[in-house]
Amino acid sequence: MGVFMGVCVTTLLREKGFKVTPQRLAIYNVLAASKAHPSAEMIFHQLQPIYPTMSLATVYKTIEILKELGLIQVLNAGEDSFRYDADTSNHPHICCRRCGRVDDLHGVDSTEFVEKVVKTTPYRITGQQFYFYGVCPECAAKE
Amino acid sequence: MGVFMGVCVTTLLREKGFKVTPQRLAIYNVLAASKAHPSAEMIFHQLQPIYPTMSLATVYKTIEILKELGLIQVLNAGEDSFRYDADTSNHPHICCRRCGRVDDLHGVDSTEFVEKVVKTTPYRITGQQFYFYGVCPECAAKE
DNA sequence: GTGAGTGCAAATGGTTTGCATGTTC
DNA sequence: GAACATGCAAACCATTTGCACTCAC
Repeated sequence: MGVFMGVCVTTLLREKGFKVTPQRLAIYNVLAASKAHPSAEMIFHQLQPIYPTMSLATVYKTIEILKELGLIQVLNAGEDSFRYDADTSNHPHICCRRCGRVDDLHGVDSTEFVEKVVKTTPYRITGQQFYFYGVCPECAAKE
Repeated sequence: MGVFMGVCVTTLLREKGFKVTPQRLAIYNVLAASKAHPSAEMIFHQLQPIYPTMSLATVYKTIEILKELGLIQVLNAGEDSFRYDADTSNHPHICCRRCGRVDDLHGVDSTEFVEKVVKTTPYRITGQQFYFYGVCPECAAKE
């Protein structure tokens, strides 16, 4: 899987005229391997030990490219910073009000709800983002 | 309606120990009268002609209080700034990718969808926010 | 009159940009 | 070797904070 994805990113970057650099692959790999929807800062800190010279600016610039290539989606659950998800399938997210973690919400079908909206609104709809808020099991256990 | 709402805000502010100032009432009135989900900056500019001395800081501080009183809800459709809505009912929003306007989406029932999520997730859910993205009729007409 | 609110200006923090140096192809 | 990428530092911009002056009560 790692190898396959590596090839994909490499190919996609080259196709669009971007160069393939270790930093870009590393940043994508962090996102692809994580279920925590890391922010730029989180990616930066995770790569710090392996790429001590990497800068936050490079993380942001790379994220911009990955977004452009359609390899990641951007989340904003109402925090001060954006989070990123290499799973570009359209799934809802759930955010813990206590600890701030963001989890995926798979296996819940929203097509019926989306259909109703598409029929109702005068907008031409191109996408959607659903955020749920609450308390995660870990935080609930502490209370 | 304006008077009624004015009384409500006044009462609520006093009850919670906040003072009633012209600025606070003006800021709430802008939000209550608008369907555009204005940002702090937009509120500020709208009040500029009437309250030339008002500062952005006051807008932000007042928003904080209105939030605390449950009089407004905060939106974040993925832009760089937050937007605010005096309609605190739980309704989805739709955001135009072209012009950035944010509209309400009333009359679409989401309870079934929410129920499914509540049953599926280990989180204790306390709220949700649904954002749709697309092109508004005005922008579509221009294309 | 007192304590809270306003408004200015400065600080903060996430993100972006400019540019000299380093790397990919 | 040319063009593009990196990484530093400075810039940016939304939001927050500190504080002297003002106002609601």
